[in-house]
Amino acid sequence: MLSNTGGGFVEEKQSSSTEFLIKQRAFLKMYILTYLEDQHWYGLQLVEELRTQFKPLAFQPQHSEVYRALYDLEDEGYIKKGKVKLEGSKRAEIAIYMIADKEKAKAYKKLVKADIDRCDGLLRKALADNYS
Amino acid sequence: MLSNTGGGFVEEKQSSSTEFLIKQRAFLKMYILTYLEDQHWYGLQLVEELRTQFKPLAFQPQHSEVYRALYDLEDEGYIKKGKVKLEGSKRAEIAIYMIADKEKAKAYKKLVKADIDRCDGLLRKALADNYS
DNA sequence: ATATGAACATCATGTTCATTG
DNA sequence: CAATGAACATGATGTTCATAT
Repeated sequence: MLSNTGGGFVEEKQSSSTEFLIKQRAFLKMYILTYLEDQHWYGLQLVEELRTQFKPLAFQPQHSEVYRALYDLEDEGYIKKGKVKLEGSKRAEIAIYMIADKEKAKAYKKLVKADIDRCDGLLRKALADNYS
Repeated sequence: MLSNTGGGFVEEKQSSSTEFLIKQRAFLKMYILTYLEDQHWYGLQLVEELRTQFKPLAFQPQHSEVYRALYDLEDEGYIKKGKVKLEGSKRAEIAIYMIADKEKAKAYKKLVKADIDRCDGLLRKALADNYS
């Protein structure tokens, strides 16, 4: 279910129109899709990059949540998984991900953007209303 | 516990530094404190006003969550409760709230502002990173 | 140790129920 | 019905455990 009649919501499971801010899951899915646009990535690599990116903003996503975002994206047909042997690694193979449906990915990101804009509106209204 | 060593977090119960966006509870507490600066309010009145304010942004807080925010603020000593008879109401009395400790309230709002600024940073970074 | 994945635990909330005028 | 409050239910996410290099 990609579309939604109400506001700028993205995720599937929520009540009519009570949502506050965007969910971490949707936020991570958006970032993962962007990363995969340029190259292949594997799970922990994404975890590390995201943590590095958000460290200055005191947000350190957990590995489990990043993996869940990946499974979601795969289940929903946005990305696909490949197996790859890493040179010089004792590990036989790791899971690398790539975009499966470029248009679909773009559409999802568009929905997320709408929700982020909405959230930004909430925060800016809060700043104006409470700290003027 | 008002202070926090880590980032710009506000609420008490969370792990070291993994928080994503600000919690609805803290957000509502900030708004309630601002409303109470000017006049007395009672519970449902706050619910209705908040819903009106946020309707354009597709956020409709539940009455239970607003009440929980009020109980929190009272428990933590920011506000106090009075009982008042409403003219023309069949109901004997309702609970009205007012600021209990002006300085403390100001300090709390300052913490919330820091967290909102941090969240705003996350959203703006996301817009820059994913929709450039 | 790295990498993936699942299982379990908990918090933040939403939904529903109860009570009193 | 308005108002408050509590109870219950669920969802989103964090923490821990398991397995295989």
